[in-house]
This record gives sequence, C-alpha cells and structure tokens, in this order.
Amino acid sequence: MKTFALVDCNNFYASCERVFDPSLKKRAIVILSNNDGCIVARSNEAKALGIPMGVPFFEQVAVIKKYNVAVFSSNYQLYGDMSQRVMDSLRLYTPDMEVYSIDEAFLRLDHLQPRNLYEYCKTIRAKVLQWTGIPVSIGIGPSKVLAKIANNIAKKQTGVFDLRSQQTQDEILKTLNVNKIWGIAGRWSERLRRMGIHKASELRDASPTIIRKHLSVVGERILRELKGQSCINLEEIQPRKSIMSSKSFGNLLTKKAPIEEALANYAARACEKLRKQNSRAQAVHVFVQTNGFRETDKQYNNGLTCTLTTPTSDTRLIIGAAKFCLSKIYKQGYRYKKTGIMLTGLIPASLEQKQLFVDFTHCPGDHLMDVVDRINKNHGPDTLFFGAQGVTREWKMRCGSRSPRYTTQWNELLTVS
DNA sequence: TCTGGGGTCCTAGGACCC
DNA sequence: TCTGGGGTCCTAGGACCC
Repeated sequence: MKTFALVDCNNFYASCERVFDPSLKKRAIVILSNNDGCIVARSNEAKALGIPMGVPFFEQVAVIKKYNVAVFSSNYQLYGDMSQRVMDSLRLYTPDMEVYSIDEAFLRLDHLQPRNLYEYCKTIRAKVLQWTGIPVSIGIGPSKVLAKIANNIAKKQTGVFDLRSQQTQDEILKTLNVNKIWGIAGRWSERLRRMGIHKASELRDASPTIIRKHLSVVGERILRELKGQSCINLEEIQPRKSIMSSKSFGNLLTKKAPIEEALANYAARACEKLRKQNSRAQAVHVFVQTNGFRETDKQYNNGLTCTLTTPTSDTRLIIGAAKFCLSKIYKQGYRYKKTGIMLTGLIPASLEQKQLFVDFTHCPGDHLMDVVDRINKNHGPDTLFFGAQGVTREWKMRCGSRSPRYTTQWNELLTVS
C-alpha cells in the first residue's frame, strides 16, 4: 500500500507575519490580496470573528476596526522565501516529495515501518516549527485525496492525523460532505446532490461508470482515491506550460501610455519567470479589462495573441510584442482596471528552432538577460529595468500595509533592540 | 470609493487529413 | 433512392486547485 502524507502550513501567510512579530501571536490577522482588494488569508482568531475568505476588504472594515484585527498587504517575497525554508526542511525527511503549492507538500513515506509513521510525522512537525517558526499539520492516507481529508482533521486536532485504517475511513467519510473533498467544489457537489449523493462515503460507494459519465474521468479518479486506490501520483516538478503576469491598477486608467508602461512591467516579470525555468515562449497573449463591478461604466474586455517568429525569452522582444498587441486592442473612451500578459507555447530553451535566414551568431540577448537577472537577484528586484517600464509608475497597485521583506532585502532586515 | 492572481486538466466540436 | 471509416490537431469553455 502506498502511503502519502500531506503537509500543510497552518494559516501560512498569517504565520509568516507572526514569525517576525511575536506581538501578533494571539491577535487576529488578515492578509490582503494584490491591490489590497480581498482578504486571502486569516489567522484562526480572524476566522473565529466570522471574517470570510476571499471577500472584498472594504466590506469587512467595520469588524476589523472593532476587534483591532491586524491587517497586512500581501508580501510575496517574504512568503515565497519562508515557503522555500519549509520545503527545504521537509526534503530532509523523504526523497519523494511534491511541492503542491506555496504552503503544501505531498510526501511519500512508504519506506517507513507503518507503526512508526505517526511518531515520524510528529517529529517532522516539531522540526519544521523549530527551524522555520511555521506550524504545520500533517494528514496521512493511502491516497492523495484521503491524505487531504486527514490533513483537515489534523488541523482541528493535534496536528497529525492518520487515515489509513478502513475503520477510520468509514467513520470519517460517513459524515463528510462531498464539497469538502479535494477536487469537488460548488458545481460538482450540486450535480452530485441532484444524484442523491451528499456524503463522501456515498460518492466512494457509487458506480464509477455513472460518476465518470457526470464528472468525467476526474470525478472517477476521486471516487477511486476515496476507496484507497491511489491513482493520482506524486508529480515531478514540470516546467510551466503557460506563464501569466497581470495586476489591477491602483486607479482606473484611460490613457494608453500608463497601461503600456504597466504592461511592460508585467512582461518583464513574466520573462524573468520564463528564463528561470529555462524556457522560450512562442506566443504572447495580451488582454485589457475594465472594472466589471462598476455597472454604470461602459465595459470593454479584449485580448489578442500574437505568434513570435522565433521562440524567445528576451524581455526586449516580448515587451515589443506586448506593445504591438496592446496597440491593436486598446480603445479610447474606457476606464481600464487591469491589463496582463500570458506567455504560451513554452518550449525548453534547448529545443529552440532558429530561423534559417537569420544570423544568430552575434545575438547577445541571452547573455544580456542573464546579466540582468543576476544583478536583480543579488541587489533586489528592479535594480536594472527597461526604459519601457517607466520610473514613476503611478498606475501601481495599492499595497498600503506590507510588512518588511525581512529575509530577502538587506535594508529591511529585522531590527532587534 | 473600495471587489486578487496565478495555474491545471478534461471534453466537445470543428477543421482538417487519408 | 442510395454518400465510409478512421484519425489528428486546435480551440473554447467549464471545472477544479491554491
């Protein structure tokens, strides 16, 4: 039998903030999305106050003020670096690991004696806390879906929960609603409800053929995983198939120039990610959007894909292509909320197909980009940037209450007095 | 006034091939 | 009157995840 453990950081972003500011220990904390728009993470205390996930920040201002909730803009440099530390710690305990998201990892622990497993996970938990300051919960199961369910129970109990025995599975799945299962959300649970399936155990015991007919092969896999038949394996780290960068503006924009400037910044960011995974893009997709929430505003959403003559990861070429796309879709007379770029048709740099009639021998692009990346890595983002990215950047998103980037910026290190 | 930003996979249908 | 049987590739849309 396979053994999966899902390690999930508790209230990850809130926990990151607490590592560097112990005065937040017992306090309710919320973390906001980009542009300080929505609430995307909450400490347990904030959850207990009834502050929901994913709702607009402004709707919660009253309760936040009333209970003196600590509010943070998102600080992805900090969270990304802390995530790296947690993952590095976990990797010491098993060679078979899949980093599933910024705050979760699946481990394969088949090599351990089954009866030692629980204690082993307790140790992992204690060590991650000691080394990084981040509390985690660990769920154990014979499949990923069951490990996920075990993890949810671990969170509410003592931090580690073992869901390998048939008897425990029977008990737990009988009371678990289908919409709590990993991979089943609103639409599908509604569809299942109409089929008379409400509980996880009912889905597990349903006919695979019928489930496949209604929820495709994806649904059938979940059913089998609930039975303990593992069919979703650990995945190797794959290069991304598409890379996106987009953000809302701090204020609505009407003129083309600032939109173009913002777009150049997102393009530069996307290219950085592209080079980091050593890929080239064959196509560039650019889109613009007005604010759909403002019902009285004239709405306009459009996008355009253009194919590149040669696959590239050269920021200068991608910015050029992005500007071209924007020039085709930008229309005067609208108040724009957001623009973005998506790089698609990604291929490994080693497979790049050059053009027959273009001489590439004196093309300094790769070396130049390499220098830019290294300088920005060592001296901080935007130490070197492209003219098209602008200097004042008045379109920049709101980010009023970001904590210091304690672990990645020399001038923002924690001060101890 | 204020409403996030990334990703993945699957299926159906159309266009095309021989 | 009567009009085949396989394929592939691409795209859009829908579902899900964090």
